[in-house]
Amino acid sequence: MPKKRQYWLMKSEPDAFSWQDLVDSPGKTTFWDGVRNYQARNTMRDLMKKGDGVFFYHSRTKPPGVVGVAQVVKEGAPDPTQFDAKAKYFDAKASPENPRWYGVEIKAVGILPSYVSLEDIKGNCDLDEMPLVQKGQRLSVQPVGEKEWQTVLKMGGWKGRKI
DNA sequence: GCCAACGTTGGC
DNA sequence: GCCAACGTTGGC
Repeated sequence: MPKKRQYWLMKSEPDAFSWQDLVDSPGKTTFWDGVRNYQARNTMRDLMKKGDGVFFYHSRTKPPGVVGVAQVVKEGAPDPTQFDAKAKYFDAKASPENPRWYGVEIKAVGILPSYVSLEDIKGNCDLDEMPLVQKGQRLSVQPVGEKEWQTVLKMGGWKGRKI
C-alpha cells in the first residue's frame, strides 16, 4: 500500500532560526527542536513521514510568509534540548527514559522564487482552508492540504522538483 | 511594542 | 476537575 505524500508548514522566527540558517546548516539539514506545544509535538512524533513536503514560514517578520520548501529527512525523535538543564528548552519533567518532546529533521530543497506572504495567502480564496489563516491559529507545525500545497508552490513560482 | 487569542499551571 | 492567573505566540 503506497503511502500518500503529506505536506506541512513550519513556522520560525528568523531571528531564532531563518531559512538561510537552514541552507547554511551541514547538509542543509537541521533537527527541529524547541517545540513545546503538545499538538505540534504529536504532529512531529506521529504524523510527519520521511519525504513529506514542508513549507518553511517566517513569522514575526515584515511581512510574514512562506520563504522556501523543505523535506522531512528523519522522522520523530526525542528533542535533546529537553534533557539539557542549561538549555532554554529544558524540561525537568522529561527524561531520556520518558521523553516528552519530539522533533523531526528537515532538509532545505529550495527557496521560492517569489516570497508568498501571509497577505498573499489570505488574498487567495483557494487557501481559505489553511490552518494558517484561521482565526487565533498559532500552531508552529501544521498540516497543509495537497491542493493548498500546489497552490502556494504556483504562487511562489516554484520550478524545482516535484515533492 | 501592543494585545487578542490561546495553552498551561496550580490552588482549591 | 474547575478556572483564574500567567506565559507565549505572532500579526499588526
